[in-house]
Amino acid sequence: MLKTVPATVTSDLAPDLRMATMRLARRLRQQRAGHGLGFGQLSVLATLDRHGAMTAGELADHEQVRPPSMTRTIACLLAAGHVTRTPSASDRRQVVVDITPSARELLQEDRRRRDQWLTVQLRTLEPEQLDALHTVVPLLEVLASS
Amino acid sequence: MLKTVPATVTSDLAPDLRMATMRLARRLRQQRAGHGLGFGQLSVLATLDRHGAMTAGELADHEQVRPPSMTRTIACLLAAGHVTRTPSASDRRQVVVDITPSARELLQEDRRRRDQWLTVQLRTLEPEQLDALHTVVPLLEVLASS
DNA sequence: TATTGTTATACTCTATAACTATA
DNA sequence: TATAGTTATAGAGTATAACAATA
Repeated sequence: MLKTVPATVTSDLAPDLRMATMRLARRLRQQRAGHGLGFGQLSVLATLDRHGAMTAGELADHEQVRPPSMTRTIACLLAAGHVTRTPSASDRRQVVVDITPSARELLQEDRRRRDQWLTVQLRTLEPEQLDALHTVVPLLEVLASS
Repeated sequence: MLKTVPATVTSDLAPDLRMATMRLARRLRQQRAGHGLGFGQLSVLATLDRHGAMTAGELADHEQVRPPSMTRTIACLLAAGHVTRTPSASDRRQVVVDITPSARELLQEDRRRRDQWLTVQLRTLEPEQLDALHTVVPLLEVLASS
């Protein structure tokens, strides 16, 4: 059942949301799939799949990590053949990164396998709870990128 | 506005929720407070504050980490004077951990300071969105511990 | 023998600082 | 000079494997 909670501004909401998010993130991190890609690498692939090729800097901004972290992530993906990495024609300091077709397939395969556990958990929820989750997921994304 | 989403079982909900959770967790981890405690340590203190003294093993189960990780976390908290660590009288293999009064205060202080950023973000949301968050937070906790 | 917890070690992810190459 | 990216290094946080002490 949906609780009727007063929509006051967040007496305990912030700490509760923080704790819940961190705990769930830790739990989700345990569901490592077999392909050896960490969350950061998957997230970069998903971003490239969705928004197309980007420079390393744009990727770092989008993923909200520092350039050295992105360099590392890209190096891993490159070594595994999941991205291409070409110097920009217009500004040769820049590096343009793009996803490879095989990585696109891996990404789809991953959506099927990697989310099995979570999907099973979600099936136990009430329709109202699923609605609430559908509403909240975009909010979490907004919070994450603000 | 609340979108009217069909409460079907989760075509894209699982991957979206996973990505959103991981991204928000990464963002939240950046909001480091001044007291030098990481999330794991704070979480242990919050658990002890809420549920009372526990053995190391019970703590590891509750926090869903492996025993060596909990040993480390407890060692940090002990060094900082935030917990006590006494061999169990009934079974001397076990170690009972409890929160100190000063850590209890620190925990409250932390709730005020550490959540400033998140609270500010939350204030920008619509009442319906806050309601949805209030509904979802307990669900995230359930998912995290299942 | 089985269980509780610790030690030793390693891996992942991220960061800051210093550097190279290009603009 | 300023910018894009890399290299070197370090710090959390977590894990597995091997061990010690107790049951």
